[in-house]
Amino acid sequence: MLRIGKLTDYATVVMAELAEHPGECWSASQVAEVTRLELPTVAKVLKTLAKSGLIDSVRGVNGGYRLHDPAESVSVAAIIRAMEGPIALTECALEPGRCSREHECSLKGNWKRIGETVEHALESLSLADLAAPGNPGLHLVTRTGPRSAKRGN
Amino acid sequence: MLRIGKLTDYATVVMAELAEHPGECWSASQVAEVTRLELPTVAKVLKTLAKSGLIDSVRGVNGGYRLHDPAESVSVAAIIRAMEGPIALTECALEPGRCSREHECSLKGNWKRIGETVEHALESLSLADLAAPGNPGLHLVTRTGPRSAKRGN
DNA sequence: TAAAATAATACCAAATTGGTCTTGTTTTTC
DNA sequence: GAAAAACAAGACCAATTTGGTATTATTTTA
Repeated sequence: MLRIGKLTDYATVVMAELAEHPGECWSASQVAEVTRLELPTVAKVLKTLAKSGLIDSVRGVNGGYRLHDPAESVSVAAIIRAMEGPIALTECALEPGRCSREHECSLKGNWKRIGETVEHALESLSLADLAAPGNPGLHLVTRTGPRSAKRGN
Repeated sequence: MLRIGKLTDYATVVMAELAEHPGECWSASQVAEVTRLELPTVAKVLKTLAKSGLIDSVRGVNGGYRLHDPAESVSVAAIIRAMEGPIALTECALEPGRCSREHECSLKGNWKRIGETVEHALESLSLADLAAPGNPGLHLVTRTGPRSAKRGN
């Protein structure tokens, strides 16, 4: 079924939640409560997202996390990449030397191209599309979206 | 990394091998030898592919497997579906009731749409594209391709 | 300076997946 | 017509990956 990890799924939920409150700082506890996910799980997801730069982490008493970019500018592909690394469907498509039968495989570069096709499709979907419930049409990712930072708390 | 199962990867290798000999009947042993894959693994893959109708199985002494449709008519998506079931990235996109937090999830139908986007991308790639080593341009899947059945052996 | 709140790290358990073996069926030859 | 050989089909077992949890370290404010 071509699955992604559950943590990646959770990541989109968390990101969508943060996207609904642009600029505001939300602690892991708050996010866990509103998303009905377990706190440690949310913390792990937030950590990974922060490490990749998709969200900013603020330590201290009133710290938490907030989106680094507006929801319209972050693609679904970026979220998946943050959680699972480079988008590829097979090992051989990631980097040479991973597959033992690399030289005797007839469809070497083709899987790489397939992965790129999928990635391109995911690149065209934005976080704003996910966050908006039941929106009829999907927007394209815009790299020029307004930085709607209210600088919360 | 958005991975597919190894068996699915092997399935494409096996299908590509069969595609190079249209109409011919190849036993599991023969396929295993030429693909350098383990015989039981190949047998398992062939069984699954046959059950889905992508290949035909012929029992008996000189039996084996052969492609049911010409390579140009079978899409990568079809192979993935045969090995992994319906193409979806999350459980909730498969069918209602799978996810416990379905009613409280804000991005219910969106994952379904994402899966469809990916599937559409995979649908446009044919087995002939995989089989052809290093071909520069990818062909689209044609449902009207010539049934190049030589009826082998 | 101390306490409280939060992020980061490391560890453990469970589920899925990949691989192997055994059994059953068909066909051909004697 | 019977027996043997070849092949497909199904069931079982082990390993890797993934998800979840607990603990530790750091920062900030009172």
